[in-house]
Amino acid sequence: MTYATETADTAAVGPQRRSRSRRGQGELLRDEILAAAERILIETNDQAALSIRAIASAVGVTPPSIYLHFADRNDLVFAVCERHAEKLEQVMADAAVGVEDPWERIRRRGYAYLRWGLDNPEHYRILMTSRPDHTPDRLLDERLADTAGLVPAAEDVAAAIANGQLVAAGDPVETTEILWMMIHGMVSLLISKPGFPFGPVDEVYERMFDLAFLGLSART
Amino acid sequence: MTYATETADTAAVGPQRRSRSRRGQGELLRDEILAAAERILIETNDQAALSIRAIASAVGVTPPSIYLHFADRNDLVFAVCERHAEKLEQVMADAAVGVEDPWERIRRRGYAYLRWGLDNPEHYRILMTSRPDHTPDRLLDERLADTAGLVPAAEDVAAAIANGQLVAAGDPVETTEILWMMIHGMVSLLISKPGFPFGPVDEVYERMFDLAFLGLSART
DNA sequence: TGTACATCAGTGAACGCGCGTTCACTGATGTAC
DNA sequence: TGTACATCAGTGAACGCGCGTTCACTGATGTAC
Repeated sequence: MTYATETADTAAVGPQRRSRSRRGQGELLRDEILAAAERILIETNDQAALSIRAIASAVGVTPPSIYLHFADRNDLVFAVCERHAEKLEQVMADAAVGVEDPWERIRRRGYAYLRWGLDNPEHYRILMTSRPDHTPDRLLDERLADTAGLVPAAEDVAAAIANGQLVAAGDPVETTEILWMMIHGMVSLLISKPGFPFGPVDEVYERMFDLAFLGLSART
Repeated sequence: MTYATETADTAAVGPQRRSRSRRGQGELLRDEILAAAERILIETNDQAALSIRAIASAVGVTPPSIYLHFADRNDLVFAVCERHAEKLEQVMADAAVGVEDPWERIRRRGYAYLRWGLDNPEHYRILMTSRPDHTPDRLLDERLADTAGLVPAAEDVAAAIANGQLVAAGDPVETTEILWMMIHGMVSLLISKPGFPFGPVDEVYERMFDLAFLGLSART
């Protein structure tokens, strides 16, 4: 394995042993575990690096301690996912604050989504492109719609149809899903093919959104 | 590990021992190895199942035999990728045969791409959404453009601009990349979120392509 | 036509690895009396 | 106020696993003489 020594180093270099929590404070470790997992994910950009042992070592604790707070490795990874999902929802919500124009709100949320994905590629990968049987049920379906910001986006699409901006758009939910697919495609390819000579991110995003706007607003 | 017993079974149930090739026919094993890898990938839909041992067992040979034909596991996995890439190129090329209208050619190639991705989800995942450091260099950049059919697509975009179909399109290459992102986004989400209530595939594809056509052809 | 021999297509056994997980335990700390 | 004790937050050692890879080898087969 190419990364064998690297992994060993990471494990060996972890902080010194963590001091035991006071009685009644056992839950503190749970947060430290999640924070360490988050850190490892950001550093390595590789969810395979999220091993029980690596996390325990990063926290300064022995592997069995993890099982005091998580049923198994899957449970832990899913808890990390949950955090990611919340963060993505947050940056999107923030991006639309104070913006009145519905299409502009969609555009800004989409851009926040894009940026978050590019800044957190492995998080994005786990949330959106991991194998479905490796994804917790609670992150699928309705929850996924929230994570991707589809509900407010669909509301804004409906508003933009109502105010005459998007005369060519059909069902708001379907339209929203297509917009999601477009942006997701952009994020996903940029993450997975960083060497490919795509144009500058912002320009491509503008072009794509302009195209969508034209396509949704053109009178036939 | 959840799949431990399953993997063990797969390994144990492999065909009986393969008879040794005649002298001078050593290269036959190489093809059998690739074919077995292909089969395992289709059956399991999980590239993690592509272990040296599992493949050797499926072929009816011992693990060290693999090293007669591949330098290491990566080399083998990349050879499998190469095959995938060729197949995808082929189905796209076939889809445009005999079609004159340039936009229709794009639409059909895109649809073939979509179908191939949905029919070969793990292949698609390996080709398009695996970590860049797990992707062989020879599958990046120009080769990737071929795999995704971008060159003929860009030619057809140019032709469609020339004949007045796409008056709003800018640079054909940039336009093609955006179309790629859109379709990729659709394939990728459908693969990774099979439980999400997207609309019927064909309808969504039509809507997306109609939207793109309107956006690229609308006179502003 | 017969035989020695080099070559080729593999085999068999083992290596060390990191992994998830289990199980019996320990020792500090708060609490009841 | 002092002490026995239950509880809590962990530890330490070990399990069996499948993995990629290496290395010395074997035995059939074609070829040169």
